[in-house]
Amino acid sequence: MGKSRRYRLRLDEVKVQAFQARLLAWFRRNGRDLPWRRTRDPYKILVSEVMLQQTQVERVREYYERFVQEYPTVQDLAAARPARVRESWEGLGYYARARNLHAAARTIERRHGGKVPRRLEEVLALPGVGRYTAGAVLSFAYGEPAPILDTNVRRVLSRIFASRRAASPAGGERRLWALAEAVIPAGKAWAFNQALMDFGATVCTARNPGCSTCPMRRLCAYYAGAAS
DNA sequence: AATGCGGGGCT
DNA sequence: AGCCCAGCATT
Repeated sequence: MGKSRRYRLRLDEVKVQAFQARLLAWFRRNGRDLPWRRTRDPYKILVSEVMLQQTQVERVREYYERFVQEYPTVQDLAAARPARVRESWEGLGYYARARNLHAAARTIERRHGGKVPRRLEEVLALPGVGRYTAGAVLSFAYGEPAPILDTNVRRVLSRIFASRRAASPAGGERRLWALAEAVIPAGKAWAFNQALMDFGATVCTARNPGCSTCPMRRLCAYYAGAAS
């Protein structure tokens, strides 16, 4: 939000609207049924998003189910012993995530009355929460129009809205964050952001993208370039 | 801007 | 068997 909002984006509004409509339609038919999509509990969303950092969906599934069963609320996690939390995480890797999530639960208990905060700055301040995870929590738990930008989304947006000049890498990042925010349709942040992730994970993949059946073909700068 | 973190996927 | 990958924190 903040910084990215100042980036000057010139966007084809017609293309953006077509992209939104097509992506949402695609998601309604093809969206995956994932455990953390069946809840709006901000705590459980936070747990799932931390687990999903650097870890694939199929691997996270079982860990997520066990974890939220063992620690159903932020209070339960905050009260747990560190060694126990570490055990619950065993096999997932990147154990700093477990320590950070535990510390985040305690921060939420102490400083936010047991509720995951709703302001970007406060979510970002939680240990182990960066810009991606903060956006995921805000949009998936609270429906806020907060942008998310992970590898999948980065790839999808880059391909469809390819930028002509690639100025500096940092400039590219700023543009992508601004783009990720600008394309969120009003009132549909949850579905749209979920759709972006699924689309990148299943159709607009890094290797062998499914361009031949892609509903975004006519809009896509990458496809236009690859076809010619 | 560059690196480490743990594991899995891909070659 | 070895290389590559990616959010976040740290340097």
